[in-house]
Amino acid sequence: MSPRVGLDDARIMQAAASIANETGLQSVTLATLAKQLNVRPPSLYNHVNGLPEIRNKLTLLGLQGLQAVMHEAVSKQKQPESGAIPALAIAYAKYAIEHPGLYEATININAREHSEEIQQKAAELVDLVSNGLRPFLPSADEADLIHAVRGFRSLLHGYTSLILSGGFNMAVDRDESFLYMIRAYMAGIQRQSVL
Amino acid sequence: MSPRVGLDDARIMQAAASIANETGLQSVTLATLAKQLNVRPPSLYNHVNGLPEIRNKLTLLGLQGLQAVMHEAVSKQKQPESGAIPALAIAYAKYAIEHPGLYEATININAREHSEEIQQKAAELVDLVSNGLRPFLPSADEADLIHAVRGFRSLLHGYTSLILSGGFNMAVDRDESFLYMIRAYMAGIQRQSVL
DNA sequence: TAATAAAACTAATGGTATTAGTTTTCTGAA
DNA sequence: TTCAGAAAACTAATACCATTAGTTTTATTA
Repeated sequence: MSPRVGLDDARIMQAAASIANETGLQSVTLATLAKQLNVRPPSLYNHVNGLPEIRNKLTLLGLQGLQAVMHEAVSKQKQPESGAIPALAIAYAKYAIEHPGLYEATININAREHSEEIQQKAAELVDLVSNGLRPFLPSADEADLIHAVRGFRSLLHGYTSLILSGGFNMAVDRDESFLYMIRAYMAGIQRQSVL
Repeated sequence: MSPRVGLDDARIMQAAASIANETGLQSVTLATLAKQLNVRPPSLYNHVNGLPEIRNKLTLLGLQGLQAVMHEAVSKQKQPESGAIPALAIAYAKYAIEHPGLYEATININAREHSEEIQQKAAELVDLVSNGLRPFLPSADEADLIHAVRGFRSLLHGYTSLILSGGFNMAVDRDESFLYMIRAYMAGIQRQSVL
């Protein structure tokens, strides 16, 4: 009655990510997970500490994925100073929309107790944006750079989050709106830093 | 055994809103609601159709509240064309941060079946922003105006959502960041519409 | 005042997560 | 090669959730 399916942490998290992306983060439960892995729910406790731990690990997976595609995006840029920001923005939105469950996990850091690893990855993401923005705002002080990073992040998260919630349904191309807002924001911060 | 507490739809939704704002939308359950109202969970079904209906009503309450403060914000403006947008932005963020549970309900429109009323309120919100933005972009065509509205909404939702998720913790004033990003975005869209 | 409708209740069902305790299976050391 | 212990599955049980069915109490109103 226990043919030892060969479960392990990695396979569990892979299944969790797949469920999250396909049917939503809220439907990652021990029940759905166990069913997909052909196992009874309590068996999962041999490999994982419970649902909260699974959620935390999904957060980390999402941050890692996001960081990876954004890192790749800046690496591939030929002219580092000009195109880094749009490349970062496109990579961010693409990843979020293609991995809605992991992206949602990325945001829903329940305020309390992120692990060290999660803090670390989140900081790397901020640095990536910060470094991309800096050459654009040569005369900006540290506070203004932080303002600019926060605004950029707000724009990226707001756009993707609204798309994922089913927003922006009017008959106007969403991708064009995205490029429009990124261009506008960049033009705006550049102008502000000159003033 | 049933002293008839005097429950009704309005009192239930008031309790639901209070729980949502104080301990999070996810902790609005029939159990917490019944406990707060000194009633057993099944009694709630005499007034309300179940948890999904309560969630829908919270969405509507949130949209109504948001629309009300934004409407008030534009009404109070002396110079209609200049300051409407910052006033709308500030009203939006203030409401969202002061009513986190209702605001969350506002966004989490689970894609499927919003009621007519919800659709209506959501459209009124878009109009409010659209009308605020139009005098700013006199030479913009309809598509560009929609792009601009979407960007503005992305910025507002992204900022508030990240704040409510516990983000933006560095030692730089969040309100200043908010004003910075609004100013930058407005300067940017104005410049784009001229080009 | 008696009948009816409304609002509360209890009890039961089926779904969750989690814990405890048990059985099976694999592995590594004698 | 065997067998003892660890690991991984299991069953059973607890506690909590939403919801439904059926019952009792309360209020209204004819």
